[in-house]
Amino acid sequence: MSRRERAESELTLTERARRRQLIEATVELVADGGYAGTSLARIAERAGITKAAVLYHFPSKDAVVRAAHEHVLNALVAEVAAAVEAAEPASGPAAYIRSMIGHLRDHPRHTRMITEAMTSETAKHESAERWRPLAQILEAARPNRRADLRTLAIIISGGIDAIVAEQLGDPAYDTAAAADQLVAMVEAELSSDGGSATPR
Amino acid sequence: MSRRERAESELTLTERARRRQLIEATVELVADGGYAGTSLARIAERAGITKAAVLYHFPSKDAVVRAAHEHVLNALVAEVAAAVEAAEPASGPAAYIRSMIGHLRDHPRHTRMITEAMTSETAKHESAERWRPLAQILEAARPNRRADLRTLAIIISGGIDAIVAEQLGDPAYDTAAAADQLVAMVEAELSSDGGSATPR
DNA sequence: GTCTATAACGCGATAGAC
DNA sequence: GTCTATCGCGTTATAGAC
Repeated sequence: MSRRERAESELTLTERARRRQLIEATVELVADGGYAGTSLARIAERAGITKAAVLYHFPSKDAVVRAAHEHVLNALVAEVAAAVEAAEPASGPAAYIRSMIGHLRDHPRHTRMITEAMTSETAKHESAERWRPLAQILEAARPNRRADLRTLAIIISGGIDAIVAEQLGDPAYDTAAAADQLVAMVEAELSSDGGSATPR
Repeated sequence: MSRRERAESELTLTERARRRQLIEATVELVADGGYAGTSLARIAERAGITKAAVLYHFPSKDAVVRAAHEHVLNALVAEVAAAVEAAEPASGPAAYIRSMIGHLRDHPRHTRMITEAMTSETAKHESAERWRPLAQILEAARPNRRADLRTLAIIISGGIDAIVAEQLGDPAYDTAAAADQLVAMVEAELSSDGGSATPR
């Protein structure tokens, strides 16, 4: 197998540093230029090296962008998972919502990178199943609930995205208050008996 | 002024037909190729003419894409506005949610086009204020409510987007039931006294 | 191990024939 | 009014010098 596939622990310190540097440059470029506006030349320029040098450390431009995407995504899920695990099951949904909104508010460039990746060509068909972990957290908070937790999780995820997007366009927008409002709606929904509110 | 800026009523019938044809081709290409994957050559190919001919009818590629975007957006707001105006004020939010989800479900290519346009470079800073019409509908449904209707409108919009996106990835997903669940959550929130649920 | 030079291609847009 | 031919630029990726 090629050296590109070795475990990270086997990489030299200088190569790990280079990769980190390239990933950070890529995150910034994608954040305020979009995926399409991010070229090898600009990545190389920002990192202070040449295009060919970039392609020495990564096999292709797509690989650089993919690595950058994984980097920011890992940071997000690590923080949210820690917050949820530190909370009681009943307040798991609130911890999920508040920590995710907080993380995205604190790292706006990561946010742009993540949303860009979701729309992009490369990761077109992987987006599914994002709702599943949240549905499990909801289930743990309310084991006996009958209503559709998948749809509830989808609505919550969409609400979080929209709140964060609004803050991206209007930095004065109070995401903490918005998070509280979303938490209140979710807890009210979880307290209802679910389903009987929408007889068909 | 150039002929490009004449009113649509002054265009010849053949030119109007050509523009329609080009817009339809562009909607399809953007829908399943993304903005970046849509080139003048492909638009021309799908319409059966040449690149130069496309640029005769529109001043630039961006103008074609912008026209296509406006086309699908106008269709959406026309249907939603009609549904909301046909409903009692109290059921305005429900009409908004159901008609928008229904329209996007019925026109998946329009959906992709709209989401693509929101992310794209061209329309970067125009996205704001989307929540405002919905906030007015919410206000009309519940004039005395104290809580933050802007945030509620943002959450609803995000929920709608997420439901539609889920259906895009999983055609078996029941958007009508999801719409019902979202409507129930919103009506419950509007019935509460708003704000007292999240004392700070 | 890293860089220079360049290949090979697709892009949007234009000039000018017809 | 529509087409052919082409320009000039930016792109990813590679070959080979050092």
